[in-house]
Amino acid sequence: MSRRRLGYLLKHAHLRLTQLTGPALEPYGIDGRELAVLHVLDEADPLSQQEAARRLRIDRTTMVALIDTLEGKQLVSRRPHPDDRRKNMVELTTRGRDTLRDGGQAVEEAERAFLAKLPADDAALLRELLDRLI
Amino acid sequence: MSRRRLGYLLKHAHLRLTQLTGPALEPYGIDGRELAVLHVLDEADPLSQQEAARRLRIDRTTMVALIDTLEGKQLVSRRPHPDDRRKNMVELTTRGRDTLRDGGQAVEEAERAFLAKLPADDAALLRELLDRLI
DNA sequence: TATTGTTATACTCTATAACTATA
DNA sequence: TATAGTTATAGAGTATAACAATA
Repeated sequence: MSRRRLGYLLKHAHLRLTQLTGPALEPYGIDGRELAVLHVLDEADPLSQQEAARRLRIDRTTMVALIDTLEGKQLVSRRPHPDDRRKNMVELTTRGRDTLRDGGQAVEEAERAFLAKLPADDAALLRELLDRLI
Repeated sequence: MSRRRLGYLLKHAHLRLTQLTGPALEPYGIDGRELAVLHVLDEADPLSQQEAARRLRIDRTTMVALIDTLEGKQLVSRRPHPDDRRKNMVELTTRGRDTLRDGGQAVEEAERAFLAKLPADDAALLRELLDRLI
């Protein structure tokens, strides 16, 4: 048998994809993790930092630095929650929305290039299968 | 559309699998990366450190520490290449072969648990598709 | 008492640069 | 000059612990 481990396949597939998406995002001044944050905020805006962190399954302390960076780039803004002043509500700026749209297109293109080795059906199926595993 | 990014899916699928394989390997005193090294050595033993590194697509400096660890656990042994004394030939010890066999079974079981959400056909297909992408 | 954001800190994984010994 | 292994080091990315403000 001697086939490659599933862990190896997942790790290196991710690695190869990142080698495409990283450069693709460079013109927009963000990386994949930052785009993911913009994405969850676009789905449900505004979110508290902790809610955003939970949706991406990252630690809230990691989210602090991520939001710091995005705020520094003026892609998101923080404001205190009106009813619970422990919380920061984070929302996309206009510029953040534009960056999400353009960066998102760039990533989709990179994904298409990455998946070009597969027939379109299989590419869709791969995404579907991974989605069911998470 | 708003589906999750392929990068996110790959990253978190790997993360979840690691949460199963890590504990599964603990009784054998190794982690997934170390098992992967044992695996390439089993396929083509002996290999120079650099050849082993190339097969796993990791840096030769990373391989040094990895082999150090495995040698410390007496799972592999180094000896100088007879014709080129710059090279270290690395080979499995008997104990290394045993650990590979038992650890490999533990990982396969963890993979099966991870893939249990999918029909068997789809699980095999997922592996096949990932393999074609790398 | 518990929660949110924050900071300081440490750990893992990885790669780059420079060294050595060989070729 | 080039290559294999090694070491020192630095950069991501991540998490844990402790703190302040607020609930």
